Amino acid sequence: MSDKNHLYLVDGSAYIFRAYHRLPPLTNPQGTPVGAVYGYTTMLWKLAEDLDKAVGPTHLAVILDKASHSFRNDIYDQYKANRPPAPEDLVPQFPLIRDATRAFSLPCIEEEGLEADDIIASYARAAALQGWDVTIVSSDKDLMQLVSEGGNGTGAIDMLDTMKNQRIGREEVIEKFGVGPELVGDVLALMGDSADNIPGIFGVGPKTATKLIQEHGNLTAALDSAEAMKTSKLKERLIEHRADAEMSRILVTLKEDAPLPQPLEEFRLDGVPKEPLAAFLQDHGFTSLLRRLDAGNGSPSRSTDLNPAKQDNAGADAAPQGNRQDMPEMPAVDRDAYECVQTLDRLEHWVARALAARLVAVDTETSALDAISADLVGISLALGPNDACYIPLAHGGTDMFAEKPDQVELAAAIAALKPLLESDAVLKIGQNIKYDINVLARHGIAVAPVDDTMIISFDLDAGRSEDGIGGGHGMDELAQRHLGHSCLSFKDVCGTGKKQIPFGEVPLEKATHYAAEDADVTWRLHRLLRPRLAIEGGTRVYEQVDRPLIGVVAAMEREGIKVDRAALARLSEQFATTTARIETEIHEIAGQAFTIGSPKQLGDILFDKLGYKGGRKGKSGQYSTDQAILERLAGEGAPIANKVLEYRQLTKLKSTYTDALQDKINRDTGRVHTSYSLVGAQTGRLSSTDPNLQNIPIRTEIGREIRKAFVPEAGNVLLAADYSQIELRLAAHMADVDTLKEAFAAGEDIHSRTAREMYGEVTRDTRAQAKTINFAILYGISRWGLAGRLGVEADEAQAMIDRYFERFPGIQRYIVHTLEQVRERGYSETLFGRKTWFPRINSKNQAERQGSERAAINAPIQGTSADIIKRAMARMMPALHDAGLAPKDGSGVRMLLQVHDELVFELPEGDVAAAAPVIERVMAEAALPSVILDVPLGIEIGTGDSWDAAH
DNA sequence: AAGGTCACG
DNA sequence: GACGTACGTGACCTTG
Repeated sequence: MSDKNHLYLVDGSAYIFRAYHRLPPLTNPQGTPVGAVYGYTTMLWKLAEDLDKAVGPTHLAVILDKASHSFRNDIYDQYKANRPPAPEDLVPQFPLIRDATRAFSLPCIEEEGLEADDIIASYARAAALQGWDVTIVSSDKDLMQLVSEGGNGTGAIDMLDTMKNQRIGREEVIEKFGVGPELVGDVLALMGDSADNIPGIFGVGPKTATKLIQEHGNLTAALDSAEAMKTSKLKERLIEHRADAEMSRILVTLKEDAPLPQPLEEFRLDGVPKEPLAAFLQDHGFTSLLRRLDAGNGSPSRSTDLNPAKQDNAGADAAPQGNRQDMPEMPAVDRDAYECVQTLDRLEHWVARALAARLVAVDTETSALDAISADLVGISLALGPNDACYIPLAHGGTDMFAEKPDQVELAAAIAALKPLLESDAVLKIGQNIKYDINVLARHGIAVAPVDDTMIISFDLDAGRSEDGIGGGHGMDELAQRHLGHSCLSFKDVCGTGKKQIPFGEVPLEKATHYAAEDADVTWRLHRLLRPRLAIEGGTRVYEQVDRPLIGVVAAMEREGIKVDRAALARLSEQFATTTARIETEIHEIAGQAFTIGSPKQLGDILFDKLGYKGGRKGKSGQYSTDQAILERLAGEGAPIANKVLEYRQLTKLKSTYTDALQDKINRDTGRVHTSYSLVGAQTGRLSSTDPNLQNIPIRTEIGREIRKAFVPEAGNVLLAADYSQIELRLAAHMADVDTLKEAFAAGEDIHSRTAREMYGEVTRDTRAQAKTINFAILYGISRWGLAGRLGVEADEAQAMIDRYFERFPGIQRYIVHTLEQVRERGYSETLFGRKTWFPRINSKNQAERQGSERAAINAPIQGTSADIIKRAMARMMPALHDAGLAPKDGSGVRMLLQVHDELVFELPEGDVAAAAPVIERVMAEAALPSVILDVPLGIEIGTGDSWDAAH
């Protein structure tokens, strides 16, 4: 058993061509031909099965051709020029090759301008130089040049022809070419290659080529020898076509020093998780493979035995045989294996074991859902599968005289756990650990460092879901998807509705089953998901963007923001009076009382009773009465329309803001604490709930009254810092539009500049139109959509779109390129590597497909903007601290809110002058050094005695 | 629980 | 020939 690394490089493109011709024309349930894909899938399966054998891979990557131009075309324009187009029923299988590779959770490498052979050569050399053995899974004769026996610290390189199940080493190469690998290129240069349209010497085939190279030792010597030959056809041809041979020599030379798009280390094989493989097999009707996967022991590698599903004897027959014992087995969840920790002694024992393990899954149980006000009821820990415990701390209800179960005293438990949860040397894993961080922070514990399975899942699989359902990142879903396990649900334990009991009243045995299972499952999910980050290229966004944010956002939630209750109450009062009056007026006009808030009733009144025109809409058959319709009616002189609009605005403001916000003021802190979701938006944006502080009114005068109620504490001010036009700036950079980049560099008003480019002059009207079009571009444009917004005909809107693309051609290129990439790979990517998946991008349903296309155009821009502000947030408090503005006691500058492109701070009035430049710098430089933008990031900062005044 | 509406970036 | 037309969210109301 060797511990030597062994890299497998799979030549995916070559394989599929051969599989296509060898296999019957199967189709999947959707009717797509999948014969070649099936062949490819079985090959990967076989490779994965070899995982544990001495010759099996420790690292593996699939290399694909990017069907286009390579440097060889620059040398020889006829290179591969005689290739017939791929067969019609093979074409749709190309993208499926990527899907199949991803289904196996394997890395997939392709690079513009490089052929698969060159990438393979570069990786093979790099790995061999590090002493790794390399196997190239291909039978391409060009690649035989790479075969080497290694030695002297260099690894060996061989090839594997999986179709013939044959290994190709030096001997096999000599058998085929008559010369060693180092001379294969010379032979190929003479014989040429009709498939790649490499000329070689006309009339010289393998036999002659081999003979010439054997005799003369290399190509140049062979060509030089021609002069001395006796007259023959061969002599003539060698002399006449010498240049062809020399060019061919260059064409067959593999580029071995190409930059490696992904480091070798990231190719480490950590086993094949059951999902997404099972879903893929299911989709394509590969039922026999699916059965083998479900059978567990027929799974493609030992590590699939990690899935406890349906394995009653998994522990028995899945004994480790391979060379990677660091991979623990994962038996089925056994709730009876959990311990209920009821003495300090046992607790200390668990803490000691966790310190030694350096990795512990943590979960807290509380009396309510809101982390800021909920009380701690218990804590569970997991150190491995079924190796978990629950530490009850406040069970037995609130009745002081009732008999309570034995529990470790809260303060003693906190004291025992604190060194563990704060230890730099122990990674704490949680599912949404921000929640636990906040709960424990109230007990004086600063949990760090952490990993979060929910966020890891998000960074891997955002947007990915079969049919739009089950794409979430909640623990029950993840357990189901990745472990095939159904967790005890909260409902099972606490009941529902009126009969629901607080967790603290759940009997200990049941509570232990539930709570420890959560920690156990979290530990298992981490074991499965964390390695995928490296394999699938998610490390960057996780480590550089999302993970650093967890503690930062937790702190913002704890900080909260002060809201002036009296001001809100006054507004509520005022809105109530006004709406009552308007309600009466509307009823008068309608000639009857009705529920204005009911779109159904309102529609009937407007369009049936009062006879205004306006069509039905939607499947519900109901009249639409939204703002746009009402504004149209108002324009046509319907007095009721404006009143309904005003009624709607005021009831909205009252119910959603002035009433609701008062209830959200925390009775202990006197402030409002929102909860941010780090996985809320598919694009990578945060979302805010309970209350949502990202949609506080600002656009209307009356709405801004609500913003005035967000205030600083005495002696402080609020500071709001906005990125100005960040999405348009990013579009200019990403689509490489010189005109727009110049405009931003010069600090121009971007909508005016757009108007000037498009219409030649800037007026209020043209600027407004240009602004609409600029946004339309960011959102994925359609002529009808734009027409609707601008109130023009679709033709005219199309003309404007054409004009826009003409003036900013980079934009069209960006759109086309983005869509191509998403169709091919299934996901879009931000500048920081955040993926968003679009499973419906190739849907046959037009509306569905076009919807995905629009979202896919927007996602890289919106997502990059989200990445940037997240990086700014992660760096903000350290930078302020370094500037002496944020002492550890929390007395200086505090970051309170994030609203997508805006950060809100509260700070002592006297700190503004010093803090503003620091905040501005951190925000402006947030992309650096990872990404260097062609446009400056503009920041606008304001301060005041309310959130409104800070704008 | 779903649909309609509307608040924000 | 119909489809259904701008991206991303969350909260509230009414209705079934």
